[in-house]
Amino acid sequence: MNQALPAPTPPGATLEHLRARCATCSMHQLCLPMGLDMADMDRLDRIIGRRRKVARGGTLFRIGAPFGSLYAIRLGHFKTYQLNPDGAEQITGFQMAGELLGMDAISTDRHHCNAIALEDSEVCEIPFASLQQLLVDMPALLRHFHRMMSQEITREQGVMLLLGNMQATQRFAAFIVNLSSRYEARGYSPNSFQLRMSREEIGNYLGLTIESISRLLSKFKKEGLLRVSNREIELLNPARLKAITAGTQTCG
Amino acid sequence: MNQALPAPTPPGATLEHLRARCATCSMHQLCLPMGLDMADMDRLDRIIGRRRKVARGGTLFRIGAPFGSLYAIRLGHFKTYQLNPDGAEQITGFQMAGELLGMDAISTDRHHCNAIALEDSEVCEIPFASLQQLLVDMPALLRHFHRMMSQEITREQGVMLLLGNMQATQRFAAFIVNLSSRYEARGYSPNSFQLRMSREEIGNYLGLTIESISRLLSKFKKEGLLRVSNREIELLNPARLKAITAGTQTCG
DNA sequence: CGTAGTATTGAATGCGGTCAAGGCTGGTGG
DNA sequence: CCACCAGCCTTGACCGCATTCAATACTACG
Repeated sequence: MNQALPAPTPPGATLEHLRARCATCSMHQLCLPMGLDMADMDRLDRIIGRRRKVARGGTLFRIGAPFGSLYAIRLGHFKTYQLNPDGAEQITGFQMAGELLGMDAISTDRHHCNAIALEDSEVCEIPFASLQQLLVDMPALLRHFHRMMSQEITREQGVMLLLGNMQATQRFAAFIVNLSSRYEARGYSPNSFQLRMSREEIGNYLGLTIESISRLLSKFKKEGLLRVSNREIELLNPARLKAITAGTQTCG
Repeated sequence: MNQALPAPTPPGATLEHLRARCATCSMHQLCLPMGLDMADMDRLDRIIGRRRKVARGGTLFRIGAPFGSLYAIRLGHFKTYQLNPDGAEQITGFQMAGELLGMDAISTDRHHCNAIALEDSEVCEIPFASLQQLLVDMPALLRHFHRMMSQEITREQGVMLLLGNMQATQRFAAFIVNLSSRYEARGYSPNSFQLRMSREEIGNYLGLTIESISRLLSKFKKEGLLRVSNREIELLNPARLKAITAGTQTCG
């Protein structure tokens, strides 16, 4: 937990901030501080409550819990899900480093979904009251915050398209391609990565059953589109996967 | 188009503003000016570019068009839809008076969906650049704007739940109940209203076919849940409809 | 090595889609 | 007034995709 030999601390920065500052975070070009100068980034750093660790399977927030903060993922992966009145889960998204959690809670001051870590993860807690004050002073931050909320709206519209209009094969291809591009944006290989979620979670998200996902994986494997080993995925023909996503015929 | 006898114009207000101001708009308790005092409402009024009429079937904005303004619906109904790469439509929402259109465009400065009037409608054009300046000065407006964006996120999550988790009967019941509550919030009867959209549009939105919608309407009619005449709908057993929405068994 | 959770595969079923025919409604024009 | 037409809706019969049910295999972990 504690460093044996703390590095010299520049004025105004606590040890905590030294360990994890926006400026030194690899996600700062995707996350909330995008486009801020050093001074503004520093101001943002100072309102961040704490860097919180969430163990695999741990809960970041729960439906109905009072809303106080947004959370920027520093490291790891999360899922968010809603509950049907009858208790069934619907996963509404898988979030990765650089993405913001909790924006759906602003409307009612209560969280509307559960957020669970898919692996050991770390988030930056951003108290919303403090953020609001900062937004007034920092037009660039205001603008980017609005972009991030808007992006979430757009993302969800894409899922609606997927769930409302696409066949199983198309949905699954779109899912893989989406993950691929997000890893690419983060500097990882777009063609080789690990699924952080179970088959069941993928199926739930895509409105399909676990068996369907399993069959689709086998099918794509057989067609030479993917190499699959447990949760390790390799895209052997990304262009073709994109074509399937786009609705081009899946056979041949 | 023009009034024969213009009323006396108070200082700072144009004729246009006189005819349609936030303060006198029946939607101001739901719309962007919610909770503003008269002075602030007036400032908001002054940035509103114009009140624009859109005829039934007319386009408010198109996918790819540059984003300049948000639109508050003053009167009428709209649908928004996305396009599959293969050209298929997916309706992502039906919007009514007091709701805000165009928030998905903030992220990329381009619209991500088409917005079409379902009947002769009127919107208030809110130039986004001007709105941003106002947000800095008016904390209440900033807060409510964030609430409205957040609400849109929450709404879409609800649709994801519907599309990903519910059966046809449940989806359709949820759709009717949702409309009902929105009309109620606007002071209209929750149990008797007109559908502004075709069966085909309902089906598209719910991820079902027009035939399924027709069959579901007949089924609900037969079960004494609805009275239906063309697009006129009467809810005869709202409680039961809500129960179906909640996943309670649909038979018996 | 045993167990629990997770994933794969096969066979049968059923919900909602597809295809097809016909009805209703509202508008237009003879 | 009625005839006609186009768009929208309803209903029926059949079909197919994804689910359900069931059995088995794999993997991680003690």
